Amino acid sequence: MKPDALRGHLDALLLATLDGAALHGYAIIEALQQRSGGALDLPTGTVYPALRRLERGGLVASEWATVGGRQRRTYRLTSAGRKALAGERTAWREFTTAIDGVLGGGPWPTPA
Amino acid sequence: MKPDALRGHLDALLLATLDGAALHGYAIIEALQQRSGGALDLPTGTVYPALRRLERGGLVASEWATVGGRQRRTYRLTSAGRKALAGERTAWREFTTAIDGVLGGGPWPTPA
DNA sequence: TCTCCATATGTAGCCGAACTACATGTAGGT
DNA sequence: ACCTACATGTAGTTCGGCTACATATGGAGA
Repeated sequence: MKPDALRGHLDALLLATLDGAALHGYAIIEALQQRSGGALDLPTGTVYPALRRLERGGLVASEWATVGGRQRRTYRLTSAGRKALAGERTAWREFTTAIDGVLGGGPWPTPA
Repeated sequence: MKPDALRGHLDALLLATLDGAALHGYAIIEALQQRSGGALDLPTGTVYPALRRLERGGLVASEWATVGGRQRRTYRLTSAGRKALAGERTAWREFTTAIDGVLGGGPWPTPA
């Protein structure tokens, strides 16, 4: 997977991962690996800043917890985040429809 | 459509547009509008440099032509470009499969 | 014990592709 | 004369994801 492919779609991935369950950053990375069938292996330097950005935007909220002596910052969707996720899903559908329309299934016939 | 969404997928779009027909830049932009159902309206500042980049990479080749007093640089796929297009189509399928796997159809059930 | 790995979070700085804005010129319609 | 469509192109900005690094705990194994 070329690195730039995710540009503009990362927010949707993070929001979707938090849909239905609050997770901490490291667990989000693992969840993305699993749900993508191993295709997505995001570095921490990508995920953690993105989560802070989403928090600044009010789409997620976080709380600290200590589990087994380890510090965890657990993120959950806010109501604004849920709305944003719905928008992201729609945008994703429109985006893939547009690209699929161009990529089609092969060469286009020369118009008669 | 948020601007960054195209990141990393533009090459595939351009190559696919040239698959089966040689076109000049302006016509490529119009073809992308049509085939995407109006969703893609790429500025010339995006398309022309991208075509030059593809030409530098040997994926397309161009020839000048004069049509109705207007200069046109017509691009066509090279054999390397055809191979690259096949790769791009595969990458696109893998990419959408990965993202769809994460976005799913809604909230994920808590594992029992 | 010491080392290594998995777990867990985070920052600084770079890279580069797509965008904005601009510049240039022809043809045709009003 | 003016505007729009056609047609190509460059300069510079933007900014999000990446690389690389820094930090710290717990557990397994040599």
